Amino acid sequence: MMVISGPFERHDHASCRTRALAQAEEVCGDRLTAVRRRVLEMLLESHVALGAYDVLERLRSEGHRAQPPVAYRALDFLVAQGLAHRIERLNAFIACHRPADCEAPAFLICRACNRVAETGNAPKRGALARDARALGFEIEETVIEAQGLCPTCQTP
Amino acid sequence: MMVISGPFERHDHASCRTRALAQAEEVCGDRLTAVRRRVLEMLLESHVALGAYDVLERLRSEGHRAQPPVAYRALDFLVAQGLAHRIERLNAFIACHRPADCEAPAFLICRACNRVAETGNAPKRGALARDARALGFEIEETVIEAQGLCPTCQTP
DNA sequence: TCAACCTTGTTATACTATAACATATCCCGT
DNA sequence: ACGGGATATGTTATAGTATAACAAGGTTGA
Ligand SMILES: [Zn+2]
Ligand SMILES: [Zn+2]
Ligand SMILES: [Zn+2]
Ligand SMILES: [Zn+2]
Repeated sequence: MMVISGPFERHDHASCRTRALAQAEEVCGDRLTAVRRRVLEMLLESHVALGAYDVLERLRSEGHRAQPPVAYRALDFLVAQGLAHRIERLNAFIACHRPADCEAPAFLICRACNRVAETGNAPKRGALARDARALGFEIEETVIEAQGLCPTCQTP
Repeated sequence: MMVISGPFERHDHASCRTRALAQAEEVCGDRLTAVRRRVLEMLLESHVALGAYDVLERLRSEGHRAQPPVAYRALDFLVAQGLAHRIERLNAFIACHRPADCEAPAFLICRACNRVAETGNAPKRGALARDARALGFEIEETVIEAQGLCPTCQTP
């Protein structure tokens, strides 16, 4: 599978955003309520991961008197629908910019600018899957998160 | 690389433990102080990941009047020496049972019994490394954590 | 009508992690 | 012996992340 989202390349981020939002509406219909939609829009504003409390703060700055569970619920919903991903290493969340094509995502996290690229991977064929099979371990989900420096941040 | 630690297979865990401890002493010398050694021993007691506060509680139950930084410092030291690994998904730590052979670990986490197997992987050749190279992203470290069911827990 | 389900509001609390400062020890060069 | 740097530990306080539990409204369909 190829790279499916390109924060580290020049791209038309506005269409990047509107496409993802359109796909979200298609997937969720009614269930994309106001708060959920607003949180998704926040995540889509950039390719930087947001913590739950970042989201909460933004909601509050918009006049919503929200408590932590509001942010977590919205994020949990988006993750469950495949519209967002949790980045374990950052305790934070990014929007999925290609929910329709996203099956087994892996992430490239720039430790300097905090942008996160989503790439696809083929876990069924890798060394990990082979080892798991040899042990009789049944993999249900794999977290793959690489940290490093994006092209921009390599040249200070 | 092959599977380097076998919690999901029948194995002689006592020697599993003493070997890791011997390697730790060799790597650290003096720097494996009493607390650090004790924490490593705790992690080596089983293949289940322990949270920092689990470690803290055990220290306290042994008469050590420890505060959270004591546990975190010991764990951070062990991780820095390659004697333990942090499991991001669990916010917890496991001992490395083969520190001498451990370069780019990946983990198999059983969601039922919480045991964690460490396996090696070859990130230089995988699809992720290829995508990163295509983007000019320089990977420094990769977290690979698979969740699922170990052989024992698949048959309830 | 009412029951089941989903969504949101709200309070309180649990869990995870680190900052900051104090104290002690050891090793080393003078 | 002295002083200074590096390392390790002790201690207090606080920051950051996440969820339990209960209340209340809305929709849907039997
Ligand atoms: Zn974009
Ligand atoms: Zn960057
Ligand atoms: Zn063992
Ligand atoms: Zn198991």
